[in-house]
Amino acid sequence: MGDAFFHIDLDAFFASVEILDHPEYKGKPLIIGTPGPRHVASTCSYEARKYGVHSAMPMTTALRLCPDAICVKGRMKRYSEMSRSVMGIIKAFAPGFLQVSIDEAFLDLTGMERIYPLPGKAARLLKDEIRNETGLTVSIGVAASRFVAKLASDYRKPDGLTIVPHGKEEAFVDAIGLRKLWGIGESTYQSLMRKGLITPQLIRRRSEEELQRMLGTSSGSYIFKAVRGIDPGIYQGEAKERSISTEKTFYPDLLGMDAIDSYLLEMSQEVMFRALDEKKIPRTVGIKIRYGDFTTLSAQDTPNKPVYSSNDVYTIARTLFRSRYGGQGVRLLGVVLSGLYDGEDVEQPDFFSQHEERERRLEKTILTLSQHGSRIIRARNLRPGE
DNA sequence: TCTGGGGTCCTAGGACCC
DNA sequence: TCTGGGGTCCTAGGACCC
Repeated sequence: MGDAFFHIDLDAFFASVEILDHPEYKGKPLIIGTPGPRHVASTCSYEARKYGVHSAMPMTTALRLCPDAICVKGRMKRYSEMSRSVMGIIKAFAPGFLQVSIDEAFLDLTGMERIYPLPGKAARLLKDEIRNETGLTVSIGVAASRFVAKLASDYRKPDGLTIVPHGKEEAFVDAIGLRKLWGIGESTYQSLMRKGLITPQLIRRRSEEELQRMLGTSSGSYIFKAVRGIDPGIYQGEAKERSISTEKTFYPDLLGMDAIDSYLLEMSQEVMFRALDEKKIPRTVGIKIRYGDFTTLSAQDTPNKPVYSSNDVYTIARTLFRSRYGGQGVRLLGVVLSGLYDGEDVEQPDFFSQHEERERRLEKTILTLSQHGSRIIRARNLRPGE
């Protein structure tokens, strides 16, 4: 069998879970998302896709295309729970399990010929097992690399199975076309079009060096490999640096420093609580501002002293905001923590002042309480009216 | 059409050090 | 009068993915 990878993709995952829990939705166009301006669809059922609705589509557009669609607010907890059961089944099926998102995973069946002599048969077995045990369907791609397996799982959906035999990778890439190659988004696609590189075949005529000059070193060799069905190294290195962020889009645009500050505070708390929950201390605090015309700016700061409490985060975020803000209405605000390192490393007693230590313990306590369901906000974080 | 939220990775320029 | 070369860290912005 040689190298054999499976890519398993849950079909219309959030929508399928809702249909499982609410059989009355079955056969109907269903959109996961809140109606209204500045909202987008996160997924939709295949019935809704017939009308042209797809993920990330603005809800106003989706409902214009499909006015009778049922709209449901996402229930992430429930989806995570279902994801865990499905991933459990996949993980137990073969070694080399790698989950890459809530609804996708890879399996490495290399060297498993004795147990599964025919990969197609093994894939069907796995599909049946998932359906019988959870009621959900998946689409599976089978190929000699993760990259091609991932493209293959998308080729026939829902409930699909696509096997790309060894040696047929180029033909398969030609069949699906440039735009659907993983890693080539709208922007790269347009730039390739402008350069006359409109098909994988045409790109294959260019040398790697030529492509690197045209697109940059990294993108150049990525595309050089991708059009040959060679894995450019997706999901190779384990994610190096983590970040924790939150952002919020407002409608209408937010105006007034008091309102802006109180959101910055709330968001600073949220991200810092999440960091403490993971026993991480950030070195860098960043903010993101988007104005009504969609121009987006960001700023970040890495102070000499460690960022130790959500109050530190807020102080930095506030300063950064003031250093960039132009006075317009704010469509979106975001707060990001990055440069995360293990909190354990810095818990030496005299590394921090008494005050900071107290501050940190207080926040940990608030975190523990809030995990038990209480909604606690420190008094100075209250907005008028709360 | 009017563009969410949570992430990762890449690039280019500047500062600073040896 | 014209100014190296490499390494690392930091910043802002952009592309991409689910």
